[in-house]
Amino acid sequence: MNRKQEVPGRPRDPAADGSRAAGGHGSETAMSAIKRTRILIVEDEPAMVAGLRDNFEYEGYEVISAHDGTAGLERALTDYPDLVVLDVMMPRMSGLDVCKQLKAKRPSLPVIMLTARGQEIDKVVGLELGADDYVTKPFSVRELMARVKAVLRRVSPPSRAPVVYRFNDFEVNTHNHEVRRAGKIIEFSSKEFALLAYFISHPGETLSRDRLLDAVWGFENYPNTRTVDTHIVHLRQKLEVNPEEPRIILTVHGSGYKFVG
Amino acid sequence: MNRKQEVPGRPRDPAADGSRAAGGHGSETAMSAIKRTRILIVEDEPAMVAGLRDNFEYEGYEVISAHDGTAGLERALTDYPDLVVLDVMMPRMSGLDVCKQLKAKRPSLPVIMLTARGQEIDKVVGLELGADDYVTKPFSVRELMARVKAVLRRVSPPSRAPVVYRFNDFEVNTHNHEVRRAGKIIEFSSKEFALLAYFISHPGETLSRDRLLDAVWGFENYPNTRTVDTHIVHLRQKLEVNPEEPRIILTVHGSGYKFVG
DNA sequence: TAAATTTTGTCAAGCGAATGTAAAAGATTG
DNA sequence: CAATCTTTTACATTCGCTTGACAAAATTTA
Repeated sequence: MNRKQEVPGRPRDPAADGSRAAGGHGSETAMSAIKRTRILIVEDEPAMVAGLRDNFEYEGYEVISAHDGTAGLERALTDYPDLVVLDVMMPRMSGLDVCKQLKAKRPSLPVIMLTARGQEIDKVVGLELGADDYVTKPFSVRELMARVKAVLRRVSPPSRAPVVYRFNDFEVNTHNHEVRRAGKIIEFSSKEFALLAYFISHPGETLSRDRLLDAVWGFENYPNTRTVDTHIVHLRQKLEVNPEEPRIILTVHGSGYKFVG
Repeated sequence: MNRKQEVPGRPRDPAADGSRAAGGHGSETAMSAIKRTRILIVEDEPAMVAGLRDNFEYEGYEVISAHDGTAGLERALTDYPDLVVLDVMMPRMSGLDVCKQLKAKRPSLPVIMLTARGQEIDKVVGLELGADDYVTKPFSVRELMARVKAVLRRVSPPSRAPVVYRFNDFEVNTHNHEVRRAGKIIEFSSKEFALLAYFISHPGETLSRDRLLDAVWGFENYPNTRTVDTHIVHLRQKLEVNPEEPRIILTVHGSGYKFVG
């Protein structure tokens, strides 16, 4: 059984295509690449990974990778890629499962699946799995690249979700996971940061503990709702001037918590 | 062949977790749970059914069950559950068939499948079967519970459209439960807000205390009618310019109260 | 009209549930 | 192993809802 694929070599037209080489995908002309578009490749064939990495990096993307499903899911959730290229057939966890779980936790993160011809393609882009596009192996790198760009264009119209949020004298950088108060770094654990990030991206909205658990913790390990409260305490200790009189993360008695910028 | 699964025991945190225990799934603020959310469990293992029943009932759901496919399909169609948990492997009729027929007749009824790992998961959530989610055995009850809640939340979004009522210089947002007077937020407890919302949606109408209790308090906990009066006091303190001379919520002696925009 | 009766306004406990918080226990990482 | 992060547990505290009491107002009755 030959699972080996035609491993893509370097691009054929190294010099030619200047316009694309710049930042990540297009539409970033004014501000010079503050943040490059980050692609996560989840694929168990090292040669395939290497080939894709070459090509994507050549095109100006930042590339991170994982070699099996569980690792891929983890990186997707912790390293904030802008798009995931996901092989269907992989050890440890099927790409289908990864895709589904990913879409449950980060619905907006675009996913492109790599499937073998004859695999059940309709399922892949089906409703629940929610992949944004797919490419059947063996594929040309050009095709994959084109689809990646198309999906990115479609998914994030001109400007994508902000990388740096600001409120009061805080600066929260979802790219490198740094939080600064008046320029000075404040340390957050990963859960704390994830929770904070979710609050920030839903300002003014009252978020129930259940919803926070869904969004930040996911479904597999679903802790006690009081766990949320504990983390709130920690956030407040780091964010609030006076943690006993919160002004940033408010409690809505009987409902949950609310972030107010 | 060991089809036995880890049968879920009672919840670990009997006392602690209050917020989740309440009625069905969340988002019932206005009229407190008149009807509990009903879950149908279709599963042939009695021990599994018992375990799940325990847990779901503990969380405030109503549980009905069926022990094979045909019975499950019948109950699903006749007993109006809000969600179905459906085992794939069952006597008489496969869960896949049940799901398919169910979705044909009640497309909006959410279904979560219980599958063994390695079963054709992609089929399950695929287009034609149309299950809303799945959990692979052996699963933790917490995960199933989390997915149930998530599906219910997803299926019945808490009326996404922000409905804003205005009167005088007030602005009442039933989406995020905010009340503003001239732009400034005024805090309302959940009961107070529910009561206000009911008044607002029945302007000019004289509402008896009994009717208010029915609508706002629901039938389960039916307090003294004087409780209404107390809440009226609170509303007036927050709404009226001069609470002793109400102009927004008027008393109709012998009948009840009346909201005048 | 005055008195009697009913209805409503209002307030201050009391109670149970929700939350704040610290510390123990468990899990993870290096 | 220690060090750190996460989750659970336990207890204190706060909060909102309800109730009962009494005063004030409205209505009815005499």
